[in-house]
Amino acid sequence: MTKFSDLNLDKKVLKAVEETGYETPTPIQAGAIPPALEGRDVLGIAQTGTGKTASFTLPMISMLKRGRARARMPRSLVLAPTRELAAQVAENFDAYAKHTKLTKALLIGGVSFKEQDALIDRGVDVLIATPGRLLDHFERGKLILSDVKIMVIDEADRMLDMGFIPDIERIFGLTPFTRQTLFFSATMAPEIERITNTFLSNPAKIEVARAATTSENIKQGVVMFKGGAKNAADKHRLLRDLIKSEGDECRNGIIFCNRKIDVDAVAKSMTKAGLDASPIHGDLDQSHRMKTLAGFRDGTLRFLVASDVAARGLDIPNVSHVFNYDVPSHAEDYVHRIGRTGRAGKKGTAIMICVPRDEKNFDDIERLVEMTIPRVEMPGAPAPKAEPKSDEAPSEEKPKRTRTRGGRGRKSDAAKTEETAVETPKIEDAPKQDAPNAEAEKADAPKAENTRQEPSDKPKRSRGGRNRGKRDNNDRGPQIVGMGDDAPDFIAKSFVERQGS
DNA sequence: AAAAAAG
Repeated sequence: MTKFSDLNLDKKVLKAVEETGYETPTPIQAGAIPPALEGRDVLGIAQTGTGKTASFTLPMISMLKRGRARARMPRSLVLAPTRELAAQVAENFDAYAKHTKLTKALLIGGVSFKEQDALIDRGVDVLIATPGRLLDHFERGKLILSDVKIMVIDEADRMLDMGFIPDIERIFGLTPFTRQTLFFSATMAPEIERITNTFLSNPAKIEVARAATTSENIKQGVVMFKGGAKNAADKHRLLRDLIKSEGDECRNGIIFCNRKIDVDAVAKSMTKAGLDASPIHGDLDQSHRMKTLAGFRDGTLRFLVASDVAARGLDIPNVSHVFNYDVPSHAEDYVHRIGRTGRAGKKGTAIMICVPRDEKNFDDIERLVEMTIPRVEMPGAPAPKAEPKSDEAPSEEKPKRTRTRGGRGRKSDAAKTEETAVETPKIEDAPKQDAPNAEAEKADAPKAENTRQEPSDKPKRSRGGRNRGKRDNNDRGPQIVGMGDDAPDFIAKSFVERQGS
């Protein structure tokens, strides 16, 4: 079994890692760190929750340790799609760079330029940014990117969703050809592939996917709510009843709504009913967002009512419950949302409210997660539990979601990642891994039984899901790895195709 | 019919 100490990381980095208590790298870490340390480009295909962040911060810190930044000329650059994710990377960097003298700056929107300017002027080793604010600084002539040695793109597919790709291309163009690029995406849509073909050179490709689309630690439920969509008060009350019916088990929770308006309304109704809740969405000012999130993290706030700002990537340990006030309209978002609970091997509960007009989206979700989400009877009657199945079957025996571990040829993660770490520039031959899901998060116990050798018989393109609608019902073969096949249709399309549809 | 990010 590979240990962090086998990875050739700088001693001071290793020390910081040890202090966090982690010993065993996750598959993405074991796969990405060695080639990154050799100076190679890395293409990491991994979801959030696989330990991705450390897979680039650790080698970066190791490599940057020598040398010092000049004024306005950062030596490395990390781009993330949302402010919160950028901030999270910055925290991760702080944790692992604490025994080094490296400096960093976090450049995100919604906060004043002044402090950011001062840091840049002083010279930083690591710049962590959202694309808009970075370009803003650049255009004001405050930033020179010609000394960037390492550039990281995190959550590239989300950047694509958010229309950041032109900005990303532009930023690539501002950095030197000779830079090393570490590029991470959950899926390889054609547009993403085009970017990587253009800007990466002979990358080591590491692919890691979740073992199951949703963690087995998460107990799921749905309430089919027939109440009128016109009357928000009914739905608010239903939500509160659901929370109540969970009793003490519900220590805290995130309530996801599809619209910012509803985020505010739900938060208000909860507060009014005496529940400790605060809203978070993109219209709230940044310092407020940060404060709310911090409060939720440290337990002073019990309920976070959120838009999809908070759906992806955010690592908040110890979230006992996720409530989907609305059915998300992209099935993939469901997985991201409920993945905020059941993290790091802990148990979690995810309950969703589905109204009649959401049923189509709901069907998509059930198809994506490949299970029937247990129906929760309307509360009012006390505490119908969220998972009828639990009496008969202990949670480790849910056959439907374990297809990825069905194969022969199981290998230990260590063996597997070694293969991955060697030269794998050729896409088709890159071995794939099924990652442990939530547990992998904390780098403590990658599960060998989740690892499986993938025969490379499947044409690359079919993973993009172009034909997904037709194929879904009858071709859910075991080749599916991670969300490649489950990506929403549009993700697989080029911009031109999207305009056509 | 939405959210996010630059203002």
